[in-house]
Amino acid sequence: VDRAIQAPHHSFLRKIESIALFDLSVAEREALEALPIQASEFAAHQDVVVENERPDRSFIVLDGIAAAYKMTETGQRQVVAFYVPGDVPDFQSLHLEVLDFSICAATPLRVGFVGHDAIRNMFERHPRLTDTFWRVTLIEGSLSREWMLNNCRREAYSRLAHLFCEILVRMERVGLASNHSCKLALTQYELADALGVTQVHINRVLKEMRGSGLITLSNGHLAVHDWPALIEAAGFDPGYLHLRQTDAN
Amino acid sequence: VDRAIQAPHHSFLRKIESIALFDLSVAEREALEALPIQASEFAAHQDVVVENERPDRSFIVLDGIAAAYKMTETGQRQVVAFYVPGDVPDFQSLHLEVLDFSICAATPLRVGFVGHDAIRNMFERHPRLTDTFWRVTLIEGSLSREWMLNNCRREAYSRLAHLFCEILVRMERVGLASNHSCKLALTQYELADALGVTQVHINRVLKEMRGSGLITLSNGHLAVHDWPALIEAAGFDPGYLHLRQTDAN
DNA sequence: CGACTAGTTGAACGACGTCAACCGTTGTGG
DNA sequence: CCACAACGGTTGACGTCGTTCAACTAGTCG
Repeated sequence: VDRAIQAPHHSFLRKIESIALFDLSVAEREALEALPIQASEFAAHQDVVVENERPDRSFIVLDGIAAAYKMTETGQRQVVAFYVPGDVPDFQSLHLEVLDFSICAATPLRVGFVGHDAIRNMFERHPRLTDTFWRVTLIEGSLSREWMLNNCRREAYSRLAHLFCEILVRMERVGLASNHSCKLALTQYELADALGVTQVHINRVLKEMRGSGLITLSNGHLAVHDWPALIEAAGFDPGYLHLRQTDAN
Repeated sequence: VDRAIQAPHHSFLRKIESIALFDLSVAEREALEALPIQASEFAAHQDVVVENERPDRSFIVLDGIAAAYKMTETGQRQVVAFYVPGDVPDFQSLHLEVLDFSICAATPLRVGFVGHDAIRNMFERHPRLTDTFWRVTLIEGSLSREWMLNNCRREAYSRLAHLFCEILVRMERVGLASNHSCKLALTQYELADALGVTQVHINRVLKEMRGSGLITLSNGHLAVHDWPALIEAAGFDPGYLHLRQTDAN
């Protein structure tokens, strides 16, 4: 297999390794790297898969951020999850035929599609990986619960701070953040849709947060200037991310 | 094994059967029924397990309703899921050592504890059940996403209506509801904590809903008088429950 | 029978939404 | 190469859904 195609597995491997309860064997690592992926690009706001589809493949985020969202009958949009490189947003389609949410490119996005049969094949040969991927889906459930707490019980300012904390920790885990700063080309609309507020309000909160010297978010880049203060404002406790070691210093 | 102890598996079996993609073999059904459970009772508001514990067993809800909840550092409570008979609220503790939320009795509650080793044992002997339980956890994720949409993007009236719809469908699935009515001894506080509003506001919304002749909720019993209107008010679409056949008429 | 829990209701307040105008950047086509 | 539309961001004025605080009722239990 071509090196240029293998490289993208980097953050994916890193993520799986960080979630497995054991050290991956050489064979297991190779199996993950050997997953045949078909790379594909999406412009911001393009849908990758939409609700009610029945995909026969899943995809790994290679670069950029994907957003899972649902709409009410009245056309209100709620982002229910963000996916950073290494994540597999529609992994569940392996077991649930019809997709109950849509996934779009929240920023310009590069993904790698992987056929379900290839995944099933890998699980058969490497049963320990099955448990690891089960863990992956369970951890996503944990994120979902924390989002619920965040969106329903904290005020907008804390909510936004919390989201920034989470994204940074997740980016750090796959080696895409350093010094509490990372690429983050989300628009205020996406942030608003994720946090259950309006874009106008995100704008105001962002202004306030900038004003307090906590962060800057511009040119598609997030920089945290006062990490302890951000954590404090967010009430952020990384336990729900189920990291193996404390990456969240 | 004693009949009196086997009976409780009823709604559990019904739920698993409704989620499996195949018809359970006799052996599989027997394996599920043979799971050794230790029955236990909890008064309303008592915790069954709390955040950060590392349980070596899970439990099946036998009677009553359990609530999964999380708290903010400031003491705000958010219920992130309700569990009806047949559900296994902390099933994930099988793969995630430390629990990221607490589970309490939302009503008087009867549960059956099952050791993790017994479950692992069952999975080894009946591999097809592994996939089915994976489906169970994935469907819970789907519920969680719908709750997010509900709590973040609908007004309180619709939210409550939606919750009632969901609970009724889930109760029907395990044979505990008929005529769009079922036992439901939740207090206004629990409803409020689940929907991200205050108890006072739930009270007002409930009054309005009663006034419109949609439902009555009293004496621990929910009765829907106008199911179509309730669905309409909720914007309820049962797709996210991933039912096999349309129980939600 | 007092104490506790659950529910009910009113009045004042506040966080966030709505509406609307305006600015800067980008990219595209005449 | 300019014009202009499209998009993202910014800001003000005002409206509202839900909160907060508080008082009061009814049922229940020891």
